[in-house]
Amino acid sequence: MAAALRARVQAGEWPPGTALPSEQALAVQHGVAMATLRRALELLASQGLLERIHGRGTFVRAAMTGAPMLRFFRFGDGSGEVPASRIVSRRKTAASAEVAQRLGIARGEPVLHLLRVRSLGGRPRLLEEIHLPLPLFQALAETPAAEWDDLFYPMYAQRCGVHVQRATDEIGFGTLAAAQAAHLGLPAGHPCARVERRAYDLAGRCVEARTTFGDAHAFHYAVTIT
Amino acid sequence: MAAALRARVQAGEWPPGTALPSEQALAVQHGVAMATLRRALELLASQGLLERIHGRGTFVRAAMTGAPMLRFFRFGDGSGEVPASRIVSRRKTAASAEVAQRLGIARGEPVLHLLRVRSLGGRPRLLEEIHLPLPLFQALAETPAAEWDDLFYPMYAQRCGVHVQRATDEIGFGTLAAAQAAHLGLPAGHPCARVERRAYDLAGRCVEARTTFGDAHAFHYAVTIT
DNA sequence: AAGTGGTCTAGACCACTCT
DNA sequence: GAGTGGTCTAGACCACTTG
Repeated sequence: MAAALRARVQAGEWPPGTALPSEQALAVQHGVAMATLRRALELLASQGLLERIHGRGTFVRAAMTGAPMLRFFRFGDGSGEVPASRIVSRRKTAASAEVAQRLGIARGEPVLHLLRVRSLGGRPRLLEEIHLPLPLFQALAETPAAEWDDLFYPMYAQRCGVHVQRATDEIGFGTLAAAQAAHLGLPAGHPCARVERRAYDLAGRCVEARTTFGDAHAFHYAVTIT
Repeated sequence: MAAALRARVQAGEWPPGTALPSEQALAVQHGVAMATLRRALELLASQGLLERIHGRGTFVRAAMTGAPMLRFFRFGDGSGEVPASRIVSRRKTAASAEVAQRLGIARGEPVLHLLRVRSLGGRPRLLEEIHLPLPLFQALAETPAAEWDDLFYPMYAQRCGVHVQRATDEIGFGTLAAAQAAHLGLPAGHPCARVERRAYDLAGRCVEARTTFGDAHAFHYAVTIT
């Protein structure tokens, strides 16, 4: 039952952020009892695909807000400030074997390659290398760097209709190459945390490959395990 | 409803690993409909307190197996090998302010302090500093170091009746002091990952504070976010 | 007041495990 | 075959949000 509903959501029948029909209506449409339909909705909500709000309705979860790269780091002020973004380089290129593998596309497919620095309180804190599959992000390839937003995921949604719904982060440690270190105002060889992210849309397509570098000493992350 | 059941489980009415009465019986005991009781069981199962096995019954989740400190690291062979354990030091002491805070006890309370090295393929890989509140672990304080098991959590359950049910890990990054580095066969000042764990029993008491150090370059961790 | 989701009831029938 | 959990039905009533 949940699978049928999931398919309708992933097919884009109700765009992210909009409400589904009422439980009544959906139950009739699928020819099942309301309780059965409710279980399906609850399951999909627990998986993060939907969001249920008492008294208002059931909604397709809107795109991730995008800022939370900072959840891995602690830079002085925990003010929740949105980091300023400066685009260092932007160019179209062909996907290398590694990038193609991460994005799940063929090698040589066109991608948009970005390098950006994110700053807090005027100090550069994170260096990000981003690869986007070009067919989806044509609109951004034509936008002057000055007009880009600080938060990318809402921008992807607005300008390209790409809704990031889920992401995986792989964390490792290393040291900064000289060129990377220069962007962050750190000495070459400084220890760094490296977060490799793949972001996926509603349909499960990988829509962004991003590698973030930050000072290892500012890294901090908490997990609960059971 | 779930709260009442949770209380019975946490009170230890059914020891970890044992089966609860059938849904039928529990529904009668609590004076609710079976469907209601089922929802409660499902909720507690999703929270990791219970485990439901089709055709067999509903069980209080047994203690964590204990080894998974290695899930944060990648040392050559991903063979799933259980690391050998060598206890470097063991002594009773009074809880410092910091240890007391982590364990949720008063400063100066007696604790068992352990230092151990864990090795894979004969090579020292992890250094662990462990603090245990003494009243609970008296049995271990009297056990010769040679008789300790490689996996602590099953040993806590067997010898002390302490079942670790949940833990939080905080990950940070630093460099090894000379004494620490010596245990791991690394140079002083070598970059390391530091995992600060608090382990809790069924009732939510903190029963172990553990800090693990390992080579930063072997650190690797993956998360999915939604 | 109307419409939404949240909790609950009292059953039926199926799938799995164990002996 | 007896006992367990898994899925489903067809309702009732409550709590929350909005006009």
